[in-house]
Order: sequence, then structure tokens, then C-alpha cells
Amino acid sequence: MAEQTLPEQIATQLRRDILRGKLAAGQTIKERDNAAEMGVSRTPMREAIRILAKEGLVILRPSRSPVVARPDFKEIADQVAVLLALEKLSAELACAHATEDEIAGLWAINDRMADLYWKVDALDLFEIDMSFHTAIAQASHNAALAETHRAYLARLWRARYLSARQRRNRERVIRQHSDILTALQARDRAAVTAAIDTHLGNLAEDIRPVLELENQAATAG
Amino acid sequence: MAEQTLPEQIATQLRRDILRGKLAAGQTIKERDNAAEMGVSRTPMREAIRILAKEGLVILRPSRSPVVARPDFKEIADQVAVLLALEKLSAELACAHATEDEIAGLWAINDRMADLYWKVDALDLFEIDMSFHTAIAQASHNAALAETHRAYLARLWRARYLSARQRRNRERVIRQHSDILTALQARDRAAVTAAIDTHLGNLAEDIRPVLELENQAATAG
DNA sequence: CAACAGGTTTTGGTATACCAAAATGACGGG
DNA sequence: CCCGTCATTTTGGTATACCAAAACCTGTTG
Repeated sequence: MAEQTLPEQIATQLRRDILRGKLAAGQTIKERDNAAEMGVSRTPMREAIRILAKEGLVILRPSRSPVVARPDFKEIADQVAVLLALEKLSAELACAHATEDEIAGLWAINDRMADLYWKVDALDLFEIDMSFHTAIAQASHNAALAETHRAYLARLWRARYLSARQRRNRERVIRQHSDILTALQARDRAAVTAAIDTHLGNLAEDIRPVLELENQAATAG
Repeated sequence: MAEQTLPEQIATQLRRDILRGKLAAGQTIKERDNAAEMGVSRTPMREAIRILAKEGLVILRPSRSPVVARPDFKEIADQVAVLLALEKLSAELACAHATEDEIAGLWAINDRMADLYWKVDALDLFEIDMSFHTAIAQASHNAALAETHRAYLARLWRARYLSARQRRNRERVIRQHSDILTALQARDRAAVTAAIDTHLGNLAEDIRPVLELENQAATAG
């Protein structure tokens, strides 16, 4: 069974709850209550909350209950800007260091995504998209970079999920991924950077309307 | 009195111990013993260790004592590469968003550093250098970027400290900082990026000899 | 009726006790 | 004399009990 540690399991569970909206933005997470509800004690629950705090999904306040983060658009846009820089660096390094196998793996992911686009749950599709970007970071052969990149993807998880749920424009996403891979395969740093710019440049704007809609509803309620 | 939380105080103490070499690389940190030694219980000690783990100063192993990290050169170089990208992005954004006050503040830090270069302890000087780079990240007005940049500076703390302790070449450091600020003040993104490239390009190579020396001694002993 | 004071309750922070897995060492057999 | 196995011990993981500060509610008073 699950071979990850208990705090990680709890964190995964909470993350999904937040993502799905079961835990609404702004809501407090009382460690006592939540621990009891999940049938664990406060210690691992506490650690799980710290993990999510590190990912930016919850906010820690001194001597107060942690709350589910409700990032505004600027915060998201800022994070996207960093993600963009990290992914461009990843791709540039991947141009130098990626093996042919790794590039083949990336094509496979993209094919799989094209295939399953309309067939699977939005969350599953989203996981595939995530694995595509993670694989690029991995191909940089820079562990620190891959790790930080992963952290940013996690941080932007909710926002990207909200955007991806719309699932418009299959062709655009697949083509943009293909463009990135073509440039990467040609080991063309300038082209790969440009392709990523195009792809993620959309991201912030894709996120904006759905995010603002949600925040509006939340503050009104 | 110290107004930070107990785990943070412990983390600060441990961090200094590691930095100063009181806790040698590769050494285990037994949470029970260390907690007793510092007169606190295991719970906050545990959390402190997680903080340092996040900073990369200690390595967590499942069901094993955490150990003080002993990064090899590639790890450091990889981290420097990310730091470089983050700092270039910071400077580019600072070109667009930094206030005149912030730029003036940066000049003040550089002046102060030039003034105190030979007068203060290596660790203090190092703190000043750190504040210079942190201030640039701050001037980007991108909170996520500043935070991640800070994390990388912390992660590279030990390596940079070992390098900075040599304290060679005051003129080079001060001039390179000045070059960065001049370009920033002119809001010249290309120039500022190039200046940072020059400055931090040295970093990895500066670190290499002292780091390899230390690792050699450790594995031999 | 409003505002403030005091007490009660809620909640995160810390200490400690218990448990299970892994390392270590001793003893016995080959 | 060496290797394997089993008991012991060490150590991190988890649960729980205790504490102090902050929030909240209530009752009284101006």
C-alpha cells in the first residue's frame, strides 16, 4: 500500500480537498478537528499542514488557525513569471543535457495527452500535463531546478486546475507542446525558449477570469 | 527578546552550528539528543530540522537520523545556476518596477560594504553581501520570486560563506556590484543581466576549490 | 441600549509517553 | 576463526496530555 509517510498521505488528501473545493479558500483548518476527522493525531496533521504551507496552499498565522490560501491574481501572475523562468532554464539545460530517451519519453507523454484529451477526467488530464512539464525539468539534469520547478507547479496547482478544467482548445495545447519538443529535439535553445514563452504566456491570462470569478463569489458570500 | 517562534530559534542555532562547522557535514542529528542538549523537547526540534531540510542544510532519511548535508560540487553548481536565473529575473523585473528609493538603498548597502570590508567579521560581511542580493530580489516587487531567491541564498549559505571567508579581491566584488546597480539605474535590462552573469558566474568557480578541499578532508578522516 | 470587563472556551504550541522498525552486538554453530 | 541469527537497544514516528494566549460570550453598568 501507500509507501509514503503518514504526513505526506494526509497532505495529499488535504491537497485534493482544497483542489476540489471541499475546503474552500479562506476557510480555517483547525488541526484538532481535522486530525480527528481523518482519524490521525495532531502531530502528523500538523506536519501535513506545514507541507501545504510550503506549497503555498495554506497560510500559517502565529497563534491562529491556518487558513486555505486565496491568492489574488497578482500573486498567481508573479508565480507564473517565476515558473516561466524556471521552465525556460530547464529547457535550455535540457537542450544541452537531455538524452534521446528522455525526449522520446516527452513525445510519448504528449501523444498520450492528445489521445486521452476528451476521454478522461479533468484532474487526470491535468496530471498528464503536469508530468509533461515535470519531465522537461527532469531532463535538465539539474536536481535543484527540477525540485523548485516541481514546487511551483504544486503551488500553481489549484489555479492551473481551475484553468485546465475548462479544457478548451485541445489543438492549441498539443501543438504548443509539440513546438517545444521539436525545438528541444533540434537542441535549439532560442526556439525552445520562445516556444515556452508562447505556451506559458497564455497561462496567466487563462487563469485570470476563472480566478477572479471565484474570488468575487467568495468575498460576496 | 526573540520574537520568533521556538522552532525558528532552534533552526537558527543549528544553522549557525552547521555554518561554523560545529556540526560537521555527514554527522547525524539525533533529535532526542539534540533536543535534550538545547533544553527543548523533541517536537520543536523536529520542526526545526524540517526547516533546515527545506533549506537543504540537512538530509532527511526515512526511519533514520537526519544528517548534515555534504553537497558535492555539481549540486552546488546546479543551485548556483538556478540562483543566477532567479537573480537575473529579479533584476529584469527591478528594471521595470524598482523605485528610486530602492535603488538608492542598494547603493547605500554597497557603500557600506565597501567601507566595512576589512573592518568586520567574515560572517558579518557575508550578511551584508546577502542583504544586497536580497534587496535586488525585493526590488522586483514579485513576492514569490523574492521568497524563492531567499531560499536559494540560504541553501547556498554555507558554500558562499566558505568562499567569502577568503575575502580576496575587495575591488572586484564592489565593482561588480556597482556595475549591476549602474545598469539597474539606467533601467537597462540587457546590461543588468550581463553584469549579474559576470558577478555570479565567478561564484561557482570561487566555491569549487574550498568545497573540494573540505570534502576531501572529510572523506579522508 | 451600548460598551466594557471578566471569565470561559477554543486553539495552537510544547512536552512526554508509547510504539515499531532498523541497526547493533553477542552468542552459537559451522 | 568466521558467518549467521536472534535479542537488545537505539531512534524516528505517532499519540496524547498539558499549557498559555487569544478569541468569544455574557453580564453588568453607565
